[in-house]
This record gives sequence, structure tokens and C-alpha cells, in this order.
Amino acid sequence: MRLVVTTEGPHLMLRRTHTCGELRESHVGQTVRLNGWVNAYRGHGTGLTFIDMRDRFGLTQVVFDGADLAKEIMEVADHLRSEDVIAVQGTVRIRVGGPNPKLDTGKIEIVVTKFELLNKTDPLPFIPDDTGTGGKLANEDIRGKYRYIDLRRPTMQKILGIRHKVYQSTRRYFDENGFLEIETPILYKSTPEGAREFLVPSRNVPGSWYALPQSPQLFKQILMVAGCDRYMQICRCFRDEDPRADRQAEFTQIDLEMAFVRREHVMDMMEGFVRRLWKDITGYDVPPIQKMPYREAMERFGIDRPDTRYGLEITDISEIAAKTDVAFFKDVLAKGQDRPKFNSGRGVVKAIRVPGGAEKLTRKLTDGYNEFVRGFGAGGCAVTKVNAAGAFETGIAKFLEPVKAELFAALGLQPGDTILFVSDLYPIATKSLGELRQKVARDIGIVPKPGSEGGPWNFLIVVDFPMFEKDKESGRWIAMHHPFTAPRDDQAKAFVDADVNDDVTIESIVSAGYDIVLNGQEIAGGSVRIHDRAVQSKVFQLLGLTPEQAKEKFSFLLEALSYGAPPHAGIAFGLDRLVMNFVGTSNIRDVIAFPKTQTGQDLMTSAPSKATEDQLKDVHVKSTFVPQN
RNA sequence: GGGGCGGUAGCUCAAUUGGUUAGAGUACUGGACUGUCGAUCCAGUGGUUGCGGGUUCGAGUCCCGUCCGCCUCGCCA
Repeated sequence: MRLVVTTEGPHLMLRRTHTCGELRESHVGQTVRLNGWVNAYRGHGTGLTFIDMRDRFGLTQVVFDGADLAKEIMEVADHLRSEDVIAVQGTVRIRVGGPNPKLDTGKIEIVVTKFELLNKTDPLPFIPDDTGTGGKLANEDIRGKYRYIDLRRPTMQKILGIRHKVYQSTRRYFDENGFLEIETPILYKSTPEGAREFLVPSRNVPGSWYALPQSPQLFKQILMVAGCDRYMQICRCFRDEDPRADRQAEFTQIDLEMAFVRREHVMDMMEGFVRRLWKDITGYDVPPIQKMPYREAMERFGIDRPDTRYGLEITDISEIAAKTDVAFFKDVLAKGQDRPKFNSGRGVVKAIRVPGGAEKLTRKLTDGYNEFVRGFGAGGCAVTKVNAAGAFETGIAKFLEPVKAELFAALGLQPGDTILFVSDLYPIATKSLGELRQKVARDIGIVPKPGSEGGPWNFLIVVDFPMFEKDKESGRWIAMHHPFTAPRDDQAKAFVDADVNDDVTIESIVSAGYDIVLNGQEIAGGSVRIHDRAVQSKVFQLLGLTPEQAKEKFSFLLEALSYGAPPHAGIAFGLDRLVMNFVGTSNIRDVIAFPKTQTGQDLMTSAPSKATEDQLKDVHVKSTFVPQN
């Protein structure tokens, strides 16, 4: 028996025969080799030392026994510390000291016969243990700087594995359905719509810039014109906007496009994908997904991605409110009553019934709701309770007495309920109550756990979005999805015929777009694209683009669409959010191997960083930035 | 760009009203220890209190500025 400690000199590289997660009683008696990191050491001097060895597959206990091993080996073993990199050869046996039920490999141990210290670690900034120090992980800035250490944590390894499975499941599904995976450029043309873009200066074309793609939208449409029939790509997208807990400037989409389809075909395909993905990753069978028109979502839930796992639905009580003497109801209901229902210029009164709210909602909470809805532009939130005797109490109670029976019927009121009212123009009242509904649900604790924590997976497809909405700042029309989204088939004629100044009609035009919503979170969105030139011109006209401007910005697409473009439609899934759902985290940085901070910095590599004068000169750029101090 | 929370030993945290030499656990180092499994026991090293300025006899603590991290509004499909 030869024992080797190669702290210096040539490595033997005792290459592994098994991973640290796979040895069981059935392996007893075999000679095996493991490679990995020291996860924990339990030394009893040079007589006996236990090492928990870790790789991404698990933990295995290895034993250094002074009765078998040379003293110099035992000396080294006694000084092994967390995260040293080692290789061992030894015999699998039933644990002499009894099993450890916490480990998958807890019934066996390896008695070391050969040992190699592959790399001694320097003292670590933190130990990559899911428990962390004092029950807490190190702060995010430390973990970000040493991301390669944090990624060794079992939880992070598991997440990387889930993400990998999502990639594989995705590619299998779309391959089986006849999709071609095609890469599109990262260095791309700047296009004006949507988010702020990252710019890359050109060296060969002085004064010109590439942009990084917000999405491969135009390329995938052109691939349809190019006869590719069905395209998919797992692609990186870039949007230079401030991040959030669930949003990074650099993120990943599952992007697809299909030719010769209507929206139903795409929705069927994406529903099939969702079903396959959930089956592959979680084993869950996704039931048929309900479709809900945008208008219904807004009416009932006040948001275009409703969380339908709980009630607290919104009710329009404008007609009843009109019969009361509440001044702020009357003021609002004087506005835009000649306009059609749902028009943004029409005043409405809406309410949420909170069952048992009289008890659950404190005065402090309801006072807060008043402030809360003001944040969305509403004047305030009126509150009334139904007392045990079934009478209105507090707030605007006395004004509601005359319509008591109607209100009870409309809202289904019961003793002990609280009613929250907002009166304002349609969009403001709707949004305020939509947001308030979610806040109340959190406050009274009725939001279920997500699917990854044993709660429901609640899918919904939202359809029939408006084509256009008014930009709050400029007052101009903007495309709700993007300017290549087609109107729904039955709306195309009305749209082309509409007067561009007829706001009421324009606002009523419905698109052939669709979103997939999971537990109140948008996980995918797409649309049928315009392949009719008259429709496309009309869109540009509405958006305030002259034919010349449209040509300058999108000539390549418009030309392509004029040379035999098939009807086509597509969708994109936010891959990071899918993975977040599967692993049960609300932090997008958890599911990205090398994420960025709130200021878009990579703490590990220190990107972004200064460029040299020569580099800037090469690309014809001069910085105007003046450092302070 | 706005609002909020945070930054003290390698890590996680504490430090009374502004008052003695800034502490604890853990990690690390040394020692003891032949069946541990969050090993245990003994001893020790370890501090620009993010950075800069100010008030004060005296600042981790108060004030101003600034940097960084997180959450959030704006923004973003």
C-alpha cells in the first residue's frame, strides 16, 4: 500500500470512480475513489480523523485511521480545513460509529488507503454552507464578490441543476414540435420602441453604434419570412432599466415564432410547453389553462395579470353610487358618462368587499389604504363596515343607508365585512383597487404559498388586450405590446377604417396578443404579428411615425414583410422567472449564475470598468463624464 | 431621478443618554483528544467602526457630504 500526499510535486490525480452522493450499502467492499472539497472535518489528532467530502452530488464521510496510515499522512489529514480540495481512494464499509440519517450516504463510510491533497485553500471570506454563520448567509455583496464560493452551496448547485433541466426540457419539446433553434445577433440595430438600450460603439463605422437587443423580435419575424417556419431560441436580452428583485438588465428569454398560424395555434403550443415543462421539472400535471379577456381581468381584479388564487374581487357599483349623496361619488360620476363603458375618460365607483374585514382590518390598516391608493392617483379610499346587526358603520355609512339593499345584493355583504371604495376615472379606480386588492390579501394573510412550496400552480392566459394606450407623459398613443402586434381578426377592418382622432374607437380596438400568468406573475407574452401593409401603416400613423420615419427605423422589416411574408405569430417566456418559480425564490439573482447588482455592477469582475484612452480612441468615443471631488 | 433599510473582527451580530482599553459566537492558528457527524476541551491571533469632513474635553453613537448593498416608486413586457 502506497500513500501519497502531493502537497508538492506531481499530482497523482486519483480520478474519481464515483461521486460524493452515490455510494450506498450495495457498494460495501468496493475500492473507490472520490474527488471533492472538504465540507467538514472532525479530528481526533493523528489517531483518527473524519472528513465529510463534498461535490455537487452530495456528501460522503471518509475516515483516516492512524492504525492503517503513516504518521505524516495523519498529520496532513489532521490539518485539513473547509474547502481544501482532495482526492481519496479507499474501501467502502458500513459505518463503524453508526449511521447518520441526515446524509443520503449516511450508512457507509470510506476508509482511506490513498490520499492526495490537490489544493490547500486560503482562509475563506465565508463558508459556502446553506445554514451560514449564525443561521444567516453572508451579505449579498460578499457573496457576489466571491460568487464562485457561494455557488458551491448545495442550494445554489441545485438551482443550477434545475435551470439546466429547464433548458433541456425546452429544447426537447420544441425540437419534437418541429422548431429550428437559430441564433440571432447580439450586436444589433438600435430601434426606438420600448426600453432604454445598451449601446456599443463601432470602430469600423465611426460615429455609429450597435445596440444590444431588448429581444430578438424583428429577427424572429424575418426568420418567418425566410421560410424557417418554426423558430426557437434561448436568448439573452438586454434592457438598460433599473433592476428589481425579479428583474435584471440582462436576462434570458425562451423566444419562439411560428408561421401559418392563428393565435389559437400559438396558445395551444405554449400551453403544451408549459404542461411539458412542469411535468419534467416538478412532476405536476398542468390542467387545461383558462383564458380570460383583458377586460374581465381588469373588471374583476384591476390588473392584467390577476392572481386568481384568492377572491376579494372588485365590483363596479357606479349605478348604485349615483343614487347616494356622497359628494366625491357624484363628482366622479359626472365625468364622461356619455363615453362607453371602460373608456379611460369615464368616471366610476368601484368597491371591494373584505369578508370579516371588520375584525381583520384595523383602523391603522384602513387609514393606510387611503394613502396607498393616493399613490396611484386616486383621491382616497372610503371605508365602511357592516356591523354584527347588519348595519353600515363608520365612514360614509349614513350616506349608504338609502341604497343598503342594493349594495348588499351587489356585493354579497355579510355582517362583519368591510367595504373599500374608490371613485375616480376608470383607469385610476381600476388600478388603485387592483393594487389594493393584493395588499389587503397580504395583510389578512390569504395569499397561498406558491407551487414550489406546496401551494397551487395557478395558470391563466389573458387575451384581447387593447392595441393601444395613451402615454401618461406625452398623451400620445403607444402600442401596448409592440408596434407589430396585429389586431384581433375581427377587429382589423374597424381598425383600418377608424379615424386616427377618434380616441374612443382607437381605445376599443383589441389586439391578437396573449400573456401567460402564473400566480399573478406574467411569465410569457406574445402576439400575432401584422403581415398586412395597410394595418402596419395605420399603426405607424397612430404612433406618430411618418412613412419616412417608419422606413428609416424599420425598413428592413417592412421590406421583408412585403416580399412574401407568411402570417406568423410568436411568444417569449421569461426563463429566469420560470426557474424562480421552480426553486421557490423571489430573488432573480438566485437563479442567475453571475448576476448583477441594483446598479448593474458585477461585484466579482468589477464590471463595468474604465476604458483606456486608446480604447476610446479606437471606437471614436470621448467621455463627457466628470468625476466629482 | 425620488423614498426606505443597512454598512462595527474573515463571517453573523452586540455596544445604555456622546464617556474607561469596541465585545460575543463562529472562522482561523497552536495544543489535547481513536468513532465523530454543527465533534469536544484549553489557549491565542484578529478592528482605518465603508470613506471624507464637521460639532465636542471626548464620536461606532450627533451633523453634512460621498461610496457600496438590499427593498421600492418612476422606468421596464
